[in-house]
Amino acid sequence: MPSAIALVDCNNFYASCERVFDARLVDRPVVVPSNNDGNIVARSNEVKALGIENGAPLFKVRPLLEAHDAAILSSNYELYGDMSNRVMTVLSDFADEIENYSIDEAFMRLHINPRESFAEIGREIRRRVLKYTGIPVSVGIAETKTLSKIANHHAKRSSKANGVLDLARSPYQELALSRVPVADVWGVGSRYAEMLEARGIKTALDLRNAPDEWVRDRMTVVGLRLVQELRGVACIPLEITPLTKKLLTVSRSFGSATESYDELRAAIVYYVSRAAEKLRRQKLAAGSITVFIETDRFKPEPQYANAVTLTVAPKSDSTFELRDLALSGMAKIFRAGFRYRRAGVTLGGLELAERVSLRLWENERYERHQRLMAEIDRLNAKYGRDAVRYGLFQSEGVWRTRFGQRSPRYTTCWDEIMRVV
DNA sequence: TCTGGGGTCCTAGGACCC
DNA sequence: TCTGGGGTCCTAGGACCC
Repeated sequence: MPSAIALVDCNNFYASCERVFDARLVDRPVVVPSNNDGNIVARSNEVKALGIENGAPLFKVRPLLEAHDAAILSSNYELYGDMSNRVMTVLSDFADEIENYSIDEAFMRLHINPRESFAEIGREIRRRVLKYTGIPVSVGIAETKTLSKIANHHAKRSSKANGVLDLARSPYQELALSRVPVADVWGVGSRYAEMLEARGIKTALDLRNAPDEWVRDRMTVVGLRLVQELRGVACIPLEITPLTKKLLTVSRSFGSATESYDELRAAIVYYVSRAAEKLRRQKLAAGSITVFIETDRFKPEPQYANAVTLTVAPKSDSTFELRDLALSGMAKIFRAGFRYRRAGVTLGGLELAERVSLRLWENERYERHQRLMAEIDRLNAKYGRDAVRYGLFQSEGVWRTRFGQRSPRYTTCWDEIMRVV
């Protein structure tokens, strides 16, 4: 039975999520900025047509957006995460081997019998995801993950493709590669693109034809794998079972800068609380914790940034233990007299909690922690985040991220469910 | 006035061990 | 003048992704 790799990618995902719940947005340009309404992270096609780049600072493009009556909606990650799960659920009907690659993309291995075509299956995927979730997707199909990315690139842009393109064993593969700028190849970032273009390698096809040795020397084995993939030799496997994460970070820019030690402590406690919740949800324990604080690098004022990593021994998922360590780290790196704009914590040395739990059964204090935190997690899930808190952070502080124009959390928050009047 | 947040992998170099 | 060899582990920095 022939098989191929499909990349299913949601079109303008965040903007599409917003449109599912607000039909008035359908013909308007829509952008979603990052936290603090900082940079553009999602654009509808109308916005792309205005020449606004992804990552553009909102304040710079706001006048242009307003001139075109654009909707500017602060990011609503609860809504997007929930919509993502719905899309992935529909996709799981089409394949056993699926890699949920990002919030809006999945790789999957498709199998067909000789009378079917991959393109037909691709069209059925598209039709069904749209029907059940309201989200439009594009489907690219080819022999390898990197080639399926290329196929998807064309599926999105070509009006003839209608959202689905099968390049597997296709006579048009070279043509398709020749029409993708090397900078748009998956795995080629701005640094490599600059280097490659300077040496006359301008398209995906040029890169595919570059000599192995040359590529290895300049782009390490990562580049070599990429070139092999462009040649149809699969080197990047589907990662079907989500591998255990290695790091878990929670960090934010503040709503406004602060010099206050207490404010920073409050922010750190908040971030640790979030990180420890995630840890427990994934049934992990952490072996190290890194705390970092930074001033605003865009401001012409005294700059300071520092980080400290502490060992968590034994490994723990306790908010209390992690909080105490984080605060002792903060005390080490804090310097008075700077205006801090960002802080965060990273948990490392992650391991399944059950594997480190031996020690814990002997530790009565820890068991009490466990029960208390499970109850706090339950209450917060039921009554909203921070219904119960871990002390030491005010619910409002200058460090709090601003959400100017967030849309309702239609699908995950009872108070914000859609009303029909 | 205003510039995100969360990840991964690879390499080189230093510390340390026998 | 000469200054082991081989291995592991850790970290920082650089590249990338969405």
